[in-house]
Amino acid sequence: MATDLVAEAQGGADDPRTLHQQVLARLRQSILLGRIEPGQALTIRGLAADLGVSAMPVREALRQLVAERALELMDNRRVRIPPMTIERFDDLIAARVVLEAEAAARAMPYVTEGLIARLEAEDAVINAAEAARDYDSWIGANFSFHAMLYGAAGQSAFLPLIESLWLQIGPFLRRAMRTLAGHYTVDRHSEALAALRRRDTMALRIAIEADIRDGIAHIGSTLIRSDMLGKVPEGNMA
Amino acid sequence: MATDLVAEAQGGADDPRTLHQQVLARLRQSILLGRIEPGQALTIRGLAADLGVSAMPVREALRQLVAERALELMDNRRVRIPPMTIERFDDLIAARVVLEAEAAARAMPYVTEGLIARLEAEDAVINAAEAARDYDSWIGANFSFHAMLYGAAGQSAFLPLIESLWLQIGPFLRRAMRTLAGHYTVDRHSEALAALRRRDTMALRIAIEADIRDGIAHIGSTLIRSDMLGKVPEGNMA
DNA sequence: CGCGCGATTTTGTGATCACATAGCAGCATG
DNA sequence: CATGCTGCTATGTGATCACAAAATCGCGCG
Repeated sequence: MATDLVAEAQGGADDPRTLHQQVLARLRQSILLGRIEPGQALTIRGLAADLGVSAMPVREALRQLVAERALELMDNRRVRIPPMTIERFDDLIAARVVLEAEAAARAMPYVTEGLIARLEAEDAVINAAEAARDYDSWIGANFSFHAMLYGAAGQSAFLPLIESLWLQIGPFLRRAMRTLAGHYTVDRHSEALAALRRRDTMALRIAIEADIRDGIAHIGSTLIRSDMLGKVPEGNMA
Repeated sequence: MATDLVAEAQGGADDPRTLHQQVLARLRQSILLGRIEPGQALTIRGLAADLGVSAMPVREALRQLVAERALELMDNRRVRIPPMTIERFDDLIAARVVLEAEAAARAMPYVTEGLIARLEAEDAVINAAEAARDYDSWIGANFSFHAMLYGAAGQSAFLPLIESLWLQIGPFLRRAMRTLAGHYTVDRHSEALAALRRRDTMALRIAIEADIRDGIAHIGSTLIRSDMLGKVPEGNMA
């Protein structure tokens, strides 16, 4: 098993979270950042060994990720990252567009100057990461940017749904990104920030939707290249 | 293809599903149909005893339901049906509207005469259940109707998200329904069916949105009555 | 040298156990 | 009689074990 599948040990001995929550967080991040190969076989014991825990927390974390559709439970009873198809990808993007546009619009009343400042800071991280071709930071900061905005109203019912969509797209997003450069011809985040400052909800919706479609458009065509689909019947190891 | 939500939840000895999947299906149905009191404390051992299984499958099922936001993991590490608030309810309905309207529109190209016939049959069940004040059948058939439509294109990424929303609303939907009668002044399902026959996507969107808002409108106000919010501090056992 | 086919290993599932903590009741004390 | 403390019980969490099914590998056959 690849030992670097899940990096970043963040769980100290005094972590109040349960072990399975820590495992879940690490696996989630690995999936979102595309560190787990779509065809790769995920085994409970293997992950447990990698993470230095017993099988139990891993089992529970995997169940949770299956429920979030980040992983798929096959007939074999094995879990894997579900293969991508054109239709599914199209669905995921469409769902992102309607959910995130609505979530952004509904967050508008709760937008404060402080939030805008934090979003600007996050956007700076994104731009820096893009310049440095640091995909991990780019994806992570990008997600933070969106989540920060949608969560402005406090806990929102939208956020978990959107997170599920990101987790489903993540593995393929990164793979497609590797083959591209400078995909963002227009900085949609700047447009979104401008709309926020003007309290222009409609412009915000448009900016968010454009952001999603822009960042994803080329990827859709890239995905068509069959090796992207993760259809590897039974990939093994890293 | 009624989803597993309404599929037969009980499994015989030759049920190919794993135990935790059967437990999950039964719990899911119980939640959707509002059989579990919002404040009620759900204990692993209690549920295991009720269902005649060991603790393990119950644990995994509960995790999965927590991931779907049907249940909530409290700081006590106990799980319960999350209490409803006005804000959350509003969020859930808004998410349903945008997701289901889009899902319906995207299903349109795949709508066949056979599907319409099945939808009509399901609608008949709904009407019969309403006349008989059979809330279990009503909720179940209602979900089937929607799921059948959204799933017309085969497995859709929308369906799991929508299912999560129904599960979050379910417990309170039923409670509010008890206090009402004849909430459907207009049969939105008939409007939706008519739109389907005409292949009128926009009319379909409108009908679906109206269906959601109609069925829920009074409930929103009913929810305000504090005892609906599930703020019951600590119910006990199953 | 290719191809089935059976033995071995791996893996998921479910059950049980050990432990720490939260909940709760009963008792003692002011 | 109210209140705080103490012990017991209930509960969640994590580990380990047993078992069946699946996957893998290696041997033998054509």
